[in-house]
Amino acid sequence: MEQQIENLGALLNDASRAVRRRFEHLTAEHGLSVPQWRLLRYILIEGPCNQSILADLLDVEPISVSRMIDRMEQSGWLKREPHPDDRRARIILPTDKARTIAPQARATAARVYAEALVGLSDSQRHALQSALLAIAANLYNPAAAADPRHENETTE
Amino acid sequence: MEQQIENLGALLNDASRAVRRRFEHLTAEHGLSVPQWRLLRYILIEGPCNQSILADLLDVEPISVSRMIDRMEQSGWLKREPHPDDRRARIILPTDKARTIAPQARATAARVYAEALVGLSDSQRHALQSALLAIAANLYNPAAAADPRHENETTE
DNA sequence: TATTGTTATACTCTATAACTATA
DNA sequence: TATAGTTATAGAGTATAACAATA
Repeated sequence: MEQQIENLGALLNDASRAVRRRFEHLTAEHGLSVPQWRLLRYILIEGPCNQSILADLLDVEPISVSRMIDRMEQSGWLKREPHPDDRRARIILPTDKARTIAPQARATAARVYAEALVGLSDSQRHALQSALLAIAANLYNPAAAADPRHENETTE
Repeated sequence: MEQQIENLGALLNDASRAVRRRFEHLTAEHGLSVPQWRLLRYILIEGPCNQSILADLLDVEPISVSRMIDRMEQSGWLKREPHPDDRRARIILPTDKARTIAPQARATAARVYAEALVGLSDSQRHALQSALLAIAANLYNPAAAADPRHENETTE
């Protein structure tokens, strides 16, 4: 029997929230939230893309992306334009404001991560990264990973 | 220069969200959210307590606790009663429903954590726990932990 | 028929500001 | 003056269901 972590959910939540709060404190003047920065980062990296691709990348429902884009369009981070080939779709483009602020946001994120990881060695950082990836992967399809004796609802 | 984790915020958020989704999927019939279960767990462990203590334990504002308790009172998880000694305060008590469901919720949490950590050794689990605690602690008072050359705003 | 995105609606978590009642 | 908790109000993330336009 492997050792358990009593309150893994609380630990993950607290660490995640601490990073979010710190980032949002440091970017308060721009009012960029962590999920917004994540979305912006994708369209800066991937280039203009439509909302269903963003929903896949962010792993949220299309309507959630739509609402985020509403807010981000309103605060001037990005704009919707008609898709040239598919008249149902719209492509999402960063504004000049977004391009201007992006390097600062990137630096702020790096700074927050550096602060967060103070005192952790390279190998501890690597172990953390692996563990977080493993958790998300394990729970993505929990039936495949879990003890089958407990899987009464896999045939739902 | 230590190795960075490119997207620590996203990794933490994804892992935290995966745990939350899995827990809430498994407790859907009761409609107990992760933050609600966490609050309930505190009052079951600590005994009846007032809202300001809960706000400290959960590290949220008193008004946030007040709102959570509104919802949880409405769905029958707990009740407010007048504090015997301090007429300003109220003590929060779990209902019979909460006491009945608690063992199942506890088992569900343990199961989710077990699923999440499949494939991780004891030492990897321990490293994860330490790292998550360190992140929350480092960011709790970031000025004390961070590289002072970057701390332009510590005198805010 | 399937896909893209939307409206309508709603819930949860979280917060700031202003306030009441009480200590 | 300080504390416990509230009302008022709001932003943000997330979701289900129903729908329009288009492929």
